[in-house]
Amino acid sequence: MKRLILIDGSSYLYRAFHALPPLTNAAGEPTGALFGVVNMLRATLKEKPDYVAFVVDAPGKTFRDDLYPQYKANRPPMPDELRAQVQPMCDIVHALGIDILRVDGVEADDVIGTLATQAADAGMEVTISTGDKDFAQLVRAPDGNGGGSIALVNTMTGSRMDSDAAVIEKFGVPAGRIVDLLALMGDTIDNVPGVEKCGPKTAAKWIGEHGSLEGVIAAAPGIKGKIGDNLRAALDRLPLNRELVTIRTDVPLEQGPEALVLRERHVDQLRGLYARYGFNQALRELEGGTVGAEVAEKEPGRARGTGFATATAAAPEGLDPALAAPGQYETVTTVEQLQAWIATLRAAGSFALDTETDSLDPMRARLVGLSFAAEPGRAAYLPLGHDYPGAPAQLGYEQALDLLRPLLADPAVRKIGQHGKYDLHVLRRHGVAVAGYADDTLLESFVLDSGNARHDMDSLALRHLGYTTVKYEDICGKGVRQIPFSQCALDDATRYAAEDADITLRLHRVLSARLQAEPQLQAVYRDIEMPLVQVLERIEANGVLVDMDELRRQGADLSRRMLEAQERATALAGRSFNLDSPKQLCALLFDELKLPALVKTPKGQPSTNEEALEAIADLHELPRIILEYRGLAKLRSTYTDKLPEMVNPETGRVHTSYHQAGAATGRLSSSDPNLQNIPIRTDDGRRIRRAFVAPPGRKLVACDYSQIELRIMAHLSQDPGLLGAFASGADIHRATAAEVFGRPLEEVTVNERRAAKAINFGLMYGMGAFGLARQLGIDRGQAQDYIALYFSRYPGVRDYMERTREQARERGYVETVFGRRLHLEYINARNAAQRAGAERAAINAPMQGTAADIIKRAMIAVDAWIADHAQRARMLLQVHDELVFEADEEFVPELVSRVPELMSAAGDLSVPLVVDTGIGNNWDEAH
DNA sequence: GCACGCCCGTAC
DNA sequence: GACGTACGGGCGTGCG
Repeated sequence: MKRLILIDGSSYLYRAFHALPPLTNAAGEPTGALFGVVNMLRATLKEKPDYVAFVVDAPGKTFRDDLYPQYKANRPPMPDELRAQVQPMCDIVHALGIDILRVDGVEADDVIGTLATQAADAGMEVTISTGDKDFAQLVRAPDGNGGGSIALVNTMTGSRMDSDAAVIEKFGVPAGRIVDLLALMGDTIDNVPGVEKCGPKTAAKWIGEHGSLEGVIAAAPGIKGKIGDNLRAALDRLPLNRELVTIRTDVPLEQGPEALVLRERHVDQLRGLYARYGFNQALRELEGGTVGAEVAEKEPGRARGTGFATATAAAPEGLDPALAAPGQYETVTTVEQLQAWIATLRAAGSFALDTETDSLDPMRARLVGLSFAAEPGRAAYLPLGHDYPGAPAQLGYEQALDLLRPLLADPAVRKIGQHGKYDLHVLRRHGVAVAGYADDTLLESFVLDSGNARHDMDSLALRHLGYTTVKYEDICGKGVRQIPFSQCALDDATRYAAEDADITLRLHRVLSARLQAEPQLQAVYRDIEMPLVQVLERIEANGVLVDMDELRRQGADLSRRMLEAQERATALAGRSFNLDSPKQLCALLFDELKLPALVKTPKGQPSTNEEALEAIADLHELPRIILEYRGLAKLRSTYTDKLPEMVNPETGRVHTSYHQAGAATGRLSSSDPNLQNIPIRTDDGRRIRRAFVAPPGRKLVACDYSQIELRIMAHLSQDPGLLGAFASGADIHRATAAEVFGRPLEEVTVNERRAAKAINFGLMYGMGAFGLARQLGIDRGQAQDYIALYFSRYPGVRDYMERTREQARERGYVETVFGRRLHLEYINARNAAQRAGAERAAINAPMQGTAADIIKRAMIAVDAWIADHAQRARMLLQVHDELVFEADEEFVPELVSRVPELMSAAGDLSVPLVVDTGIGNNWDEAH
């Protein structure tokens, strides 16, 4: 069967123009869109079509303009940057041997529609390559009778639609009803107004209920609500809309599809064009044969994934060839197969493990399958929960997990994962307690390359193996039309899942070798990060109890006060406006009320942030009202409204996720929900903490390090003054004030202590005189004097900071007391602002990072101790310098005596590590 | 309708 | 440009 590919050139040119950064070649000519189109074309040609056409719009009026004079009236002219790329694009397309079709008075869509229909009628297999969803109306599956087919591919997203089923999956209606759908939706780009507020979902729903556009029109009088009114208002123009969105399949063309033969490419012309525009990869392919062959061999006949993202990088130099060889994957569906694999994995002594599920939330996800790899290139996928029409028989959960349990629970068999904490959760919740979780490629990468790299598997595979992984999207789609993993075909699932285990194993080979060569980093990885995985998994599983009634009460109170503030704001402004909109606020305050715009956002706009509003609060009443409103709105939207939604229905508790590779300094981060930024500084905010409670008979206990980062600064700098202050147990900010302002401790004023505190914190963040002046509301010269005075009293600190900057410049990284490194990409940047930023990060990272190391070590020690008392106490939360526990009331004394000891012992510094504790029925009281 | 960038604000 | 590390909500805009 002959194959025809029709490329929607205009669509790709625009999309590439918007999607890619504004690249230029050496001569300064814009090349971004061109680059995108060229990559797309190269990928398309790898499909080896018999016929190809690159179709573009031609100038001139079309039949649609006659039907509807406002058609496309709102379109801005083509940007110059893009216009400049049109001719080069045509040159390249031509040199590739592809015909360019441009028909006067006919839009590209209609040319494509006509050619596609003619070709399919003649029995060809037609692919339309476009980003425009409207073409879905042309999709037609092979009739199995010698008739042709029309499929749609979008090489930018990798999606493919080749049957009514696929169209229905994406749009909720079959190909034949797409025009009805589009008529209802309208198209703002083409200036075709549809039914207001009617998107694809509503349109599909109506068509589903009433059969067709005619059905919907007939049913219009009975459709309720605002949207029903909108529909009735639009009734008259719906037939015209449909005509406008219908792609013509019968325009007269001079030549048929059989004339569009793909010709031999002009290598010399291409070489010149690629060189001129700096397309080095394309150039290499031209000279060296076929770069893409490897991908094609690995995934024969695969039509998708030919977008920009899949350019296959060469394997890094020096990579063990075994780690670059293609993989062979097996789908395990019988007991015999599974037993054979278990024997293989056990014999190997270590293996990579990965789970597939139906959710990203590890506390809700249901297991769909497991994959394993014991040697590079050999991996298996064990499907358990694939459920779709025609799904092959699979092993039962219980049977399979019973067979696997001894292996997974055996601490002597080492398991390797990528972000294994997730898999540990899932398996635990399915009755399997994994032991021997020994290596994690996410954490290996995090420890090795913190600061200058991403650590997700796709990035790691490309960086360390030169390998482009199968993306989840390729298998399951994305957006609203994404299907759960349990509904994807077993061979697709195996290709994806087994690859995950395979790649994890290969990555571990590469990364563990690198760690081996760095004993300090190896120690951070082996003694801190890996043991912490199970600790975090337990903390997350514990969750924290939330008093929903308390949140509801607070939410209602906040709403009432927000309304009051809003009414007062409206009265003051003399008109209504959206208090949540910084843009509208700007217009009101700075244009209408002519208040001075004293603060600018990073983009140079007038800012309405707290500082800006405070600055004009004495000139007008409104700014204060807005500040009041903002404070209330933040609490309600972020906390009282959202937290109840996050309660897990199975456990009745809130389970945050801690990200072990979340912050480059080594700190954890928390999300879904973020429990590390619950308010504490204002009374209203603090009240939120009353909703984090202990169940009856239990208490919450909070233990926090006192001034840990400043103590680390004392340790790192070995400054005698600072060391002495901490040794004496003095209030550190008061002691600093006494030193800087030259008076006895007892004579330090409140303001002096405040200034000293600002200096102490500011220095740790690399703050300069400018920042200190702003913070304290003093002039810059005075701030400079304070800083100079500080450094003269604490010269060790000054020397330490200079040493740190120097080390960062020389080595490109800084390190913590425990040897954790943070790489600083911009430390020697030409751009002064970038460089200054990197220097501040360099100053801060050893302190923040050492504190993170210490509390992580403490968590491991506390977890080990608490394991013996698991019924009586649980660790619930970590907030950078604080650990929160829930304990039986009778156990609290023991906890309060033991935990601070363990926390203090987690670091061996030149100053004491002091831990404060609090006990209460809720988190607020426990402080 | 959705994805994304911006602005803003919360924590340590 | 000016204070480090995070996460997240609401708004406004672009999408071809």
